[in-house]
Amino acid sequence: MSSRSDTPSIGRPRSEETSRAILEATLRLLARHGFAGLRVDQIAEVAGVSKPTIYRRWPSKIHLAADALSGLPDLSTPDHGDLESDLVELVTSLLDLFGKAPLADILPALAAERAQNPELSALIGPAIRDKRKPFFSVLRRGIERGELPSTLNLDVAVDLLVGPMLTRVLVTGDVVDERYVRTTVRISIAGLIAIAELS
Amino acid sequence: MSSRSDTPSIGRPRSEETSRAILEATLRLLARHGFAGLRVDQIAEVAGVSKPTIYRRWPSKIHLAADALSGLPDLSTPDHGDLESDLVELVTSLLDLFGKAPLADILPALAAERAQNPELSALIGPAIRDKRKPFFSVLRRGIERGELPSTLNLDVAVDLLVGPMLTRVLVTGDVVDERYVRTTVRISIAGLIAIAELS
Amino acid sequence: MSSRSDTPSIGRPRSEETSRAILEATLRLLARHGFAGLRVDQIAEVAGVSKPTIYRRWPSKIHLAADALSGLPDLSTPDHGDLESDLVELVTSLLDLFGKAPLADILPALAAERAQNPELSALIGPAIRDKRKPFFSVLRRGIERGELPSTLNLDVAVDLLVGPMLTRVLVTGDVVDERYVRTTVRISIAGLIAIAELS
Amino acid sequence: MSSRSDTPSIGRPRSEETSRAILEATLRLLARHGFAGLRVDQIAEVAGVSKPTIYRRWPSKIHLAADALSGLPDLSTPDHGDLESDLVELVTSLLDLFGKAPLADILPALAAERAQNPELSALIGPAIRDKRKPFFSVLRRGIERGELPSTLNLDVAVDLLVGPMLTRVLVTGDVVDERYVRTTVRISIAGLIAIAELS
DNA sequence: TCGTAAGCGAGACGGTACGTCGAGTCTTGCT
DNA sequence: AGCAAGACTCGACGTACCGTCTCGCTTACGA
Repeated sequence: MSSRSDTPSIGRPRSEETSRAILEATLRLLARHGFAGLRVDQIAEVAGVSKPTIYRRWPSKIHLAADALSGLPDLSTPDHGDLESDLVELVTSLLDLFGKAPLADILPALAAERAQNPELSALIGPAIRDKRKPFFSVLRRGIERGELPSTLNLDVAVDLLVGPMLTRVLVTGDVVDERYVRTTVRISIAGLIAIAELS
Repeated sequence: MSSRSDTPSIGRPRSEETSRAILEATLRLLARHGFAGLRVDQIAEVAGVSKPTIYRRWPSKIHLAADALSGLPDLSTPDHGDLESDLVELVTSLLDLFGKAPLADILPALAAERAQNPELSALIGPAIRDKRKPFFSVLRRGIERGELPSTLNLDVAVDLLVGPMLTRVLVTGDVVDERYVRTTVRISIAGLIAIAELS
Repeated sequence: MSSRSDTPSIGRPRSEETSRAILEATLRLLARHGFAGLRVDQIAEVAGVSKPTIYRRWPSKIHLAADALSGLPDLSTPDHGDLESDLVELVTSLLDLFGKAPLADILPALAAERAQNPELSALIGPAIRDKRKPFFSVLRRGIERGELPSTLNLDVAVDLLVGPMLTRVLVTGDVVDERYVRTTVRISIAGLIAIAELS
Repeated sequence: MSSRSDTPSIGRPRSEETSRAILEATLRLLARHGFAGLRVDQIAEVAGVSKPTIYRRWPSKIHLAADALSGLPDLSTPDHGDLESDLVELVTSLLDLFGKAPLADILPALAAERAQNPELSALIGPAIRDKRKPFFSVLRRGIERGELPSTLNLDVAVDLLVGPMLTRVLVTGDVVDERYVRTTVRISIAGLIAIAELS
């Protein structure tokens, strides 16, 4: 998280409840209007809070949005005993998170902002990495089971698994259904295995 | 392109020169300041044009930016006689276009906007598809040469090739160098081949 | 009248019909929307004429409006054989012209403009003086009949007769009815007579 | 005055200082450039205030100007012990206020606006009536001293006194000097007395 | 138990940009 | 040349949203 200043111990302490209400309102409005349509006044109103209260905790709208996103539940790590199934489920969960529904546009908005604002970039990084963690677990388990080569570069593997879906969501705008996810996952796995055998 | 209304032959015609100046100025400022830092007044000034003239042609800043991007040169189709080299070059070109430098944040900004504005979405679609065209040519040539299976789904293939790079640019913010591009391209090709053999 | 330049004899001559249509449209729109709400585009549309055609004949909106007003019919000179009746009728006619109805705000608008624009001032002067002419006739007849002293300053007399009505119309916004007009006219006449006797 | 809404005691109160600065700047610029040349941006700059702050208090430029005028100092009530002198001084003061100098065009501009905007009309009314108050005092004193008949209609009397001067200022554009004022005042008084004797 | 340092709601404020409007000029093709 | 149509410049308008500041009040800790 990223509260502006660590609550000093003198004076009236900041209400934890308030912070939660703000983040929740942010998330809801983010979902409804997208980042570009996100209004701080509205967040304040929905959260039943005043603007200064918001700015006492987060230095800017972007930071707030980023923090709200960080709070999103991490993906749960599936375990069907089968690599492909696990990965398909993970990609689908990710899709559900910000790909399918109205959250779709937060990610690009944040990406846009990051290009100009390295400070924010650093802030968001960890949250995004967290979302990728379950992929690592699943992939490692795949390696242990011998379904994947041990020389695997995990980072590249995740990019490969997630990339096609993201391309559709963020760029082409094409629909992503289960069949598509399964296909791309299968090809990625096959590619990773094939390459490892060569080198 | 997307001029607000198709110029009828009556009255003083819209100066084509003016449109070009506006688009060029937009592109230049987009490159320098990014989409978030793009100012219509400034475009007007740089283009030597008045604000109303801009708004007579494009309904909003986003539409203008989208149109300016559409005007970006299409990727040239490389032909080294080698599938992998061709694809690596294509992906790298794409990266150079909006992935690397200051144009980086236009794409996400547009992506963000599209989610809310289907009209704009329709506008952008073709331009994006055009950028993908050279991939299709190269892939088809690969099939002809027998480097790729003929059952290949071209759309999926392009997603697979481009997706990892995009993921880094738009989401994780990690650096994309030539080695990375080559690796992901190689894996994708291998995967596409491997899968075809199975089914 | 004030055509911008006297029609040159070479080339196609200006249509007299056109000028009339413009002035008529101006007058109509002036009546409906007042001077502040007068739009040149609208005049052009109503007159079935293009904007440049208007500006070829009048150098500005104000000049056009002034010209349109000049075209208003002069007050007819009443002759009831009775000074008071004649003056009451004249003041009432003036009131009807621009005091009562929607033309009410042209006069002040012109007045406002005159303060800044002496050229226009000169233009309007004569038209206004023309409207006052019948007063002079009636007053002179009154002098001849011995109803008024011969030493009378006519200009001051007209101001005195017209002023109270104008004050209500332009400044206080109070209603002006026949009774009010008759009262002020009667007092003015009495004052003019009384003063003449003193000096 | 006419602040957009009566300031409630909740939240940060509107700075009275700010309002004063805006009105003062308005008045100054009004005097320098006239109403037609009045620019809101400039008012903001001169007042050291932002445009939204202005529009938070007054719904439009006209309302602001009207309010600024309302703030003009009321005429002081002279007392030379002589009716005519008092009235001449009052009319001259009025002339100085908006008749002589650059404020001349505000009054007509407001008059023009009032015709279309009854809300504004209501706003201005009181201010104008206030300016007339000293006339009432002086006239009443004249009645007490027996210089004027007690049956006098004060409203009509003021119109009579002020009307001629206004006619010149707003309509004919003729010069108004002391001699003119004295003459019209004298005639008006004489008329008022003469009429009273008759009835 | 009370003072004091903060939290807080409400909303004013400066700043910066937006998109729009209207006046008056310019350009094209036709008459 | 005149003219219709409409593009164009210029300059201003009124609005939106951000992030900060200022009130008056409330809350909790610590002397």
